[in-house]
Amino acid sequence: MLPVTLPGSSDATRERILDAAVALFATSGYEATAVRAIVQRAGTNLNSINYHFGGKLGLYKAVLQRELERAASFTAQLPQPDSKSPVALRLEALVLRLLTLFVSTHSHLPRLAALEVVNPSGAYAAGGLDVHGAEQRELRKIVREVQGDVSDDAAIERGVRAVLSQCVYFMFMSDALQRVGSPVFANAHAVRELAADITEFSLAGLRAQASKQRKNQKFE
Amino acid sequence: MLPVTLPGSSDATRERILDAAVALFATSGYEATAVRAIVQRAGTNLNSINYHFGGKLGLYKAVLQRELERAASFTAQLPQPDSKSPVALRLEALVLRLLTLFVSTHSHLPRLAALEVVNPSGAYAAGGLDVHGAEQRELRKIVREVQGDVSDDAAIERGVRAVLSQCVYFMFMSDALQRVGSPVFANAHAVRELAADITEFSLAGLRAQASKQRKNQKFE
DNA sequence: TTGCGAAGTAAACGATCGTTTAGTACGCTC
DNA sequence: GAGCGTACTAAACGATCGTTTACTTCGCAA
Repeated sequence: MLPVTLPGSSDATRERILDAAVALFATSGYEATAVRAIVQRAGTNLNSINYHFGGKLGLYKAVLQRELERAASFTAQLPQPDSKSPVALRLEALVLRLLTLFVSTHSHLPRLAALEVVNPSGAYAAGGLDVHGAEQRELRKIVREVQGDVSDDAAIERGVRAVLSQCVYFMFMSDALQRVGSPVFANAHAVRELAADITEFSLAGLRAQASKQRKNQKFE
Repeated sequence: MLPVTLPGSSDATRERILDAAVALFATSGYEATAVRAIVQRAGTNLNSINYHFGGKLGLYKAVLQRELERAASFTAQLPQPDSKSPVALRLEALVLRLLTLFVSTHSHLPRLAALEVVNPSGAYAAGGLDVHGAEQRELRKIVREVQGDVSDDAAIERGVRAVLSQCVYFMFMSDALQRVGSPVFANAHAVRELAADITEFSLAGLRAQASKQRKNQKFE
């Protein structure tokens, strides 16, 4: 990704533009957001976006970059059990980390990511459905550990998908759920309870997948 | 929803427009699709959309309506075990039905629905995250049955969410997965295998949720 | 044969889009 | 204090959008 900051620029108005832009991009998406709406909200001139970011796309990339960095520094300070802890505990911590990434009330990243996955703008290279790489790798490790001896690549893939799908669900749906009045995650406690529930459900599911696999191998 | 068909109109060109429109709407979404692109693909005049559908929005509603009807008539002919069958079998049939709705290769409905959920156009009243009502109700019934005596509204909600999230995952992600080269569901067999796997996973998960609930009730 | 309404065509309209160009205000160095 | 580059402003440009208006074509009933 090319540098998104032009050599000399006033940090204050730059931040005002970014703050206005992230809210609007997260609400309506990249295409549907007008630069005139951004500068009006930011209280700056129409040309300020081109001046500070080189254009609308440059602003969008800067927004994504800032939001990614903020989310990373936020999840970094979440509890991370050491690798000798029981799997159940490590899975729960990971699920909580994923949920925090996907459902956070104070970050625009989940909305931006959902819009980007469903309707890629090209600002992300491939298609940007990367869950933060580290989390994905750790999930694979945990799944393999739970599945034990019958774990092969296909089995891991199935397990990862089952756990992951329960988490990303909220990335896509949390706004829609809120729209129809369904209970939303107001506080951190509700998110922790949800993480515990998904962990419970998934651990049992993963073990069932493994025992089914074990049974199938007997017949071969 | 208001009637989307104007009194007199040529069915042939109407269908040509609908065919062109559904493909473009499903690719780029409502806003990003230009009526000029639609009529070019349909081989009709620029004004034909306004003439036959009263405008772009009228065309979009007609597209949604036709796609919903097609999907309904397609899933209607899927196997539906009677209500005395074992839960496992009924759950698997339901999951297969949901997956067919969400991942179908030959329908544009999943894409349209995903775009509509993430970025509602207003063509759907509330927000349109309705899974086809009948499926949702049957899922609740099955979940209650598996959870048994400890089932209350909150528990049912958790169970429904866990199962449903694994299915809608593909509604949002199947295009993105295909984009990065991940295995897609080429044939009906692969979808059936996936349904079996989700069922296996979920049954164990639901039972684990219930037994946890049972344990908690003891301590109260 | 005339009249009429439906189907289809061509051109233009007004609005909005992102971007460009030209110009101003100001702080700094030489 | 002259020169210069940075931050900001105002106005206009060209393109594209959905829609509207005016017109032609054609089948069919009176």
